Amino acid sequence: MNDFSGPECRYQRDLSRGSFVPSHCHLEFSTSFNEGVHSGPVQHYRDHRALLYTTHQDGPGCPGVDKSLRDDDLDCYRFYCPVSSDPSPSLAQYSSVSYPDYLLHQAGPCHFLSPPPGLGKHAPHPWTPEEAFLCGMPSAEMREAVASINSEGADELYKQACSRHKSAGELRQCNQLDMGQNSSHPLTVLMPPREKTGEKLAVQNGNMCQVVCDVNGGGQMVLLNHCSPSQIIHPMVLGHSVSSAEPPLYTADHPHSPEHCPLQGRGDGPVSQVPGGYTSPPYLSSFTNSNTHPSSNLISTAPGYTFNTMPGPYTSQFHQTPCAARADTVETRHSGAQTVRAWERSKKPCNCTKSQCLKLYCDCFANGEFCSNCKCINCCNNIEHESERYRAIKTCLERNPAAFRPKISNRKLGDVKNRHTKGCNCKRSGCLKNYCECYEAKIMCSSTCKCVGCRNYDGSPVRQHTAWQSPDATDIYSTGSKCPLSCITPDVVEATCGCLLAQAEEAEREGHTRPHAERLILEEFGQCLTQIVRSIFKSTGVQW
DNA sequence: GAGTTTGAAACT
DNA sequence: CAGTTTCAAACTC
Repeated sequence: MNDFSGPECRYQRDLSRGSFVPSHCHLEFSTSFNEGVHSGPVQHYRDHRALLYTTHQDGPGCPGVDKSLRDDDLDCYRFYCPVSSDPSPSLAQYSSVSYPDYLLHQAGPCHFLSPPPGLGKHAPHPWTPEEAFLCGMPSAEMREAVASINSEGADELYKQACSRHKSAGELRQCNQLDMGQNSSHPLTVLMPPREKTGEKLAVQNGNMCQVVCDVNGGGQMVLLNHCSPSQIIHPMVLGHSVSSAEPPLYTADHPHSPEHCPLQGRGDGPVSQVPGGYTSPPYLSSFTNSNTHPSSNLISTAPGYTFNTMPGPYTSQFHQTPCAARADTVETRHSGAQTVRAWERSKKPCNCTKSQCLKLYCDCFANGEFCSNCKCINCCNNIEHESERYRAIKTCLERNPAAFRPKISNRKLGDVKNRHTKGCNCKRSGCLKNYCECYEAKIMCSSTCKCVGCRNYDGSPVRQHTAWQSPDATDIYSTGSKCPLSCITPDVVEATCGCLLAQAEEAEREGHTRPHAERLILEEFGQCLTQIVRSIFKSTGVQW
């Protein structure tokens, strides 16, 4: 495994798991949120919810990602850090839950601030059930989430933290977070003085304990349950409130000011942009009710505490990668109104007439967006039809739990480039028109595809004229026929392997020498290849 | 802008 | 799971 160091910890890249794992003790996994946090998005590393959060300046490929940590296996998750100035305690909660659960079990004023990368069909990684983040969960959900934490190690951690801080005379019990009227275990947060930023603290909830990081010294907290297999994250805001309607957007003038944290979500303008360019689908806002302010797209999750429900800069599932969306996001740093305009400009309006924009036919719906400036008829993909929308989402997920996952990803083991997760099924377009989802996504067809007459493959003489032609493509298939790769399906590979194994077993049974056995296996492999190639020519009408 | 083509989604 | 229908986007004229 490859090691690399984080701000406060060391991580190991576990290639076998395609993820980063902490190589130190549990206490070391969470990074502090220093002042610099405000200038970049929070990065959440896949498979390690709550394990690693860090922020980065712009890096290659994906803005906001540090060069040293940039990796295709990473997901750029986006946090809003609601900041307020009211000294009364306010609370925002994020939780890691499954997306279907997240969609289906919302009952209160919730706002989905960190879109699953999968919501955009072309997000770099597929959505996995554990990676949604909730913000503004009602107390009941917070309670439930916290109640799910059970850790012996956390208790010890709590004791250690208490001992350390008490001995230093630093600990102060700053707040008792409201865990709901029925909560028998109010969540007590123990935190050091503000100036001691980045401290890991302990939170005791009844008999349970979680690690807490002071996000930026301004009272923003992240609650981490480091011991549970299902890490739970609860960024919280303490000692602040929303007092100004002015959107606290990140600006070049105040790149490091907490008041301009790009992660925060308050004010009257959409604050969805981050350098990473991820959108903030308004799924949860569709489940909001009493605390929602449709006119301003805000959701109040606690007194004096609001979130913005406005979808972020549109990241088309088929027209724009999150990173490519940056031009828009840069443009949107100035005001909420401008943000709306920039986003609406980039958002592609739908024209649905019969689906009420509640089926996956509708790109807005499929992208997790409300319809906005669309030309659709009888649209129900809006806040006014939240119940219908809720049912539609539920139906979609029941039919296909992966319905809202990205169609394009490179998450498959060994994949370097993106690929269509399901593959296309084109028959007449040659996969060279936008009818083809692969072509539209500017990726080549792969073995996953079931297309007929495909010309969208690396080396296709036709595809070489496309603007997104990869520079390393070579014309190795001069027939212009179906992509050979698309014929080598997993079944074909399996069958081939089976033949080779059978040949090896037969050679062993017959007592052949090793060189001879290898030769037999190679001959068998040659026959398999011959059949495959013959099949390719046959399927494309080329004479053998 | 109307009509056609296309392939994914939805349905049976 | 396969075949059919529905749907909306892409495309053509």
